[in-house]
Amino acid sequence: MTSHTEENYLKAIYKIAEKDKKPAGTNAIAKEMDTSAASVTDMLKRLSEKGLINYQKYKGVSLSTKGSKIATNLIRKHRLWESFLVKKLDFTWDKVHDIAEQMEHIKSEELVNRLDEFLGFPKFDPHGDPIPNADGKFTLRVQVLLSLLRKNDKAKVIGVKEHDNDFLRYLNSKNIQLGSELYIREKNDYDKSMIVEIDGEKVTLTEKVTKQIYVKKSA
Amino acid sequence: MTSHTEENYLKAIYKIAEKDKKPAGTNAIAKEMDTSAASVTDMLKRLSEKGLINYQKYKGVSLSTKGSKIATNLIRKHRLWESFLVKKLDFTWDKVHDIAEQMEHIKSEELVNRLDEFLGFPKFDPHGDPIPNADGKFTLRVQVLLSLLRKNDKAKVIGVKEHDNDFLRYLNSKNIQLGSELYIREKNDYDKSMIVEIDGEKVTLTEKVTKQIYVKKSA
DNA sequence: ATTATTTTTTAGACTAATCTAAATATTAAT
DNA sequence: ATTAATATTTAGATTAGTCTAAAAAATAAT
Ligand SMILES: [Mn+2]
Ligand SMILES: [Mn+2]
Ligand SMILES: [Mn+2]
Ligand SMILES: [Mn+2]
Repeated sequence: MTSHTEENYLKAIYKIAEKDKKPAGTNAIAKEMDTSAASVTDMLKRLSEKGLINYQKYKGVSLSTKGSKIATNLIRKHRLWESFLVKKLDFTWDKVHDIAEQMEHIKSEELVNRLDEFLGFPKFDPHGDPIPNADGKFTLRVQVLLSLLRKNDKAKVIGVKEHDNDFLRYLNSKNIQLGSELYIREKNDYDKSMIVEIDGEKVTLTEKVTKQIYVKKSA
Repeated sequence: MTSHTEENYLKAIYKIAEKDKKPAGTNAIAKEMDTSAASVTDMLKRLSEKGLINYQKYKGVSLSTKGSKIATNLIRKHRLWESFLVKKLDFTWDKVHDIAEQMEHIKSEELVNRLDEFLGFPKFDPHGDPIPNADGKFTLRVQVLLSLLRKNDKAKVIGVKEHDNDFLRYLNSKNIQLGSELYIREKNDYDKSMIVEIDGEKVTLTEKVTKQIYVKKSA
C-alpha cells in the first residue's frame, strides 16, 4: 500500500519528467514537494525499495511501470474530482485544486469509475487538462498558445498552462474562461501585448498572460 | 490542525460516550480504534494538550466543546458522503461506510456545505442515521425496534442499529431496505422470531435480526 | 481487610517522514 | 587539469504514532 506522502512524491516525479523530458533530479523534486533535498533522498530510497521508481545515486530518477500507473491514476482522480467540484457543486476553477489535492488520495477503484460515469466520462478537466481514462490513456488534442496568434485571428480558449489560483482569478476578472471565444483585434510588435475582444468587450493582455492560455484557432 | 488520526480518536470517543452515556475508558477506546491501550493513553495526553478532551489520569475522558464540534462535523461529513455515494453514484448501503471513512477527513468547509446543498439537505443517511446540519444540530425522530412489534402490526423500516456490512447484505438478500413496508404475520413466543411480509413475500426473521432494525409503526 | 483481577499508565523501542549541518560527487569555470 | 560551484547523499536528531512488557492504580472478590 502506498502512503499519502509516497503518492505525492510519485506525482511530483511524474510532473517533472513530463516537463523536462529527462530523469528528475533531487533538487527539482525537493522544490516541487516544498521539502529538503535530504528528505527527498530518503524517500527515493524507499520508493526504489518498493519498485516504484528507477533510481541510482546521483543519477536522478524515473518512474517504473508500476509507479507510472499509480501516478496516472492519481492524476485521473485529481482531475475527475476537480470536474465534479465545478460541474456538480458549482465551484469556480480557481477553488478546486487544493480540495482535489486531498480527494485524489481516496482509495477505491469503484468510486473513481462510478464518479467518471456520473460525470459522463469527461475528457478534460476544468483547466483543460486531459483526464486519463480507466486504462490510463490520455486524450490528445491540438492546442496552441494564444501568444502565437496574429491580428484578426479568432480562437476558442481550451486550457491554461499556468494553474496558479491568482492567475485564474485574473482571467475570471477579464471574463476569460474555458470555451470563451476570442478575437484578436490588435497585436503590439514591441511588447507582444494583444487587444482581444471577448463577449464584445476589448481587453488588453500582456505576453506573460497570452503565453499561459491554450486556444484552438477557429478557421 | 487536527490530524487524520486525532480525528479518528475524537470520533471513537464520541461514539462510546453516546452509547455508554459516561466518560470513555482507555480500553473501550483501544478496542474501538483497534489499537493498544498504551497508544490510547499517549493520544489522550496529546488531545488533552490541544484542549479537545477533558482528561484526568485513570478517570476516563469526555469531549470538550471544541472536540465535540470536530466530532460532530466528522459525522456530518461521513453521513453526507455516504448519502452522496448511494444517491448519486448508486452504491448499495453495504459498500459506502469504508469509503466515507476516508472522505470524512477532507478539509473544506465550503465543500461540505455545497455537498449538503447538492444533496438537498438530507436529514438522514443511507442507514437511517441523522445527519447534523451546518450548526451541528441533529434531527430527532421516533423510532422503535422491530423486535418490539406484535402480530398484525405494520411498520416502515427507517434505520438499522447494526452497521456491519454482512448484516446489511443479509437484509439486501431479504429485500429489506430503508423505506420497506413490513407486515408482521406471526410472532413466535418462544424464540421471539417473526414471520414478516414484505413486498408480498413472507420471510422469517430471528430476534437477533429484529433487534437491529428501527421502524416507524404505521397506524 | 486482604487478596485477586482488571484497568490504566509508564518505560523503552520502533517506523515513516521530516529537519539541519556536514561530507562527498558531479558539473562548470578558469 | 585544477579550482570553484552546484547537486546529492550521509549523519544525527526530531516528531507522530505505534508496539510490548512491566509497574501502578482502581475495582472486585473473598
Ligand atoms: Mn489541479
Ligand atoms: Mn486541473
Ligand atoms: Mn458509516
Ligand atoms: Mn451511515
